[in-house]
Amino acid sequence: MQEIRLTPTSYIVLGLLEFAGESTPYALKQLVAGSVGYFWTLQHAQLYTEPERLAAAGYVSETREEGGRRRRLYTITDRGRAALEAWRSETTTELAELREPALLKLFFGADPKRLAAAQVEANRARLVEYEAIRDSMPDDVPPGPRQALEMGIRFERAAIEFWEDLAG
Amino acid sequence: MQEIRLTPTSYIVLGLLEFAGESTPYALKQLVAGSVGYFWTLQHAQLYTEPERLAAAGYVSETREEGGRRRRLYTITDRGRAALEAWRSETTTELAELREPALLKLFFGADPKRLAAAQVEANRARLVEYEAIRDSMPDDVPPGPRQALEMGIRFERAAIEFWEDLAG
DNA sequence: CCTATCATGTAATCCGTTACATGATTAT
DNA sequence: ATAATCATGTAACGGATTACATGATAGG
Repeated sequence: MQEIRLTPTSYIVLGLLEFAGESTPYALKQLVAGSVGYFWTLQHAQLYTEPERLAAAGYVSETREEGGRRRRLYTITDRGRAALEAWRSETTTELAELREPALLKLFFGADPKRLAAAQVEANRARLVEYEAIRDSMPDDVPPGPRQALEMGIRFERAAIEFWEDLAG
Repeated sequence: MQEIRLTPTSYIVLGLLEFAGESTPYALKQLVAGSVGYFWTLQHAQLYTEPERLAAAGYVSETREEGGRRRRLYTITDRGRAALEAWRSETTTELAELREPALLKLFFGADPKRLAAAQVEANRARLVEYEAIRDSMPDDVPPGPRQALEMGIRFERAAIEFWEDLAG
């Protein structure tokens, strides 16, 4: 059994497997795209390699479909559940980094008006998306994703205001 | 002359060299720590390796101190200036990712109250820092950093509100 | 003088990105 | 049938992180 370091990517995979049960990498990709991907994007390749890493260390188990495409199926193990729970119950004081390309350009002297115009538009579109998701969210969605979405909405509002003010 | 891909890290180094003139990696580290590092952190090792990469591709030039510690000194070249300017004048519609560890935990079911308590505190402390920086900023600081700081302040306010609401 | 801490780097590792490839489905 | 898109992976590369190491400077 190999030792690996668990990264945010690891916890995303573990969390999704816990939520959705046995899944293929492609199913995970779909899940990510409609949820956590809005604030933490992953390359699709990572959803193939990360479960493999996790399997090598016993956090998930891998089986293959009999016949057909013999796709890989992953399930979270007790060890995986324990690791996820430990991570979840540890509070963190780490702060978000505003790693926004536009903000970096602004910092280094880009023309605020031009930047702002593009950013206002992009952020507004994102806000509309978020509100649509919120308004059509099935009742059985757990509170975590709802709350995260709420944060996304607030962030978008703040960003829109900021860039609007810059646009003058 | 080697071809390299310019990353955000590259532009940070170029931007700082443009602003500060000839600098050692350590000086860059100090600069980052007091400015752009608040929303885009870098490992100190990167401030040694990145200028080297940039030098190999002609974006900066490298000299060594005569005698003493023979430290490396980097200066932005015309090529570097041009690349920086091209990057700066291209608008982007890319959006920030809210890659916040606490938000990820929340998403995957962590206890909101416990998380929120820690986050409120951390974000408040950060806000105080930002306000102190703003209030003691020398007059010769260009608008870019000022505006980026303003975004930081607004983000902190939104984050504090969000986590306070969660804390109930 | 001793010992923290600051300053300055190098090396190894590894995760994440990018590129490449091909098999299955669906639409026209 | 054919083209387009969806689905499913693998491989290579490179930037970022981590760990290691040592030389200078300042404080006690």
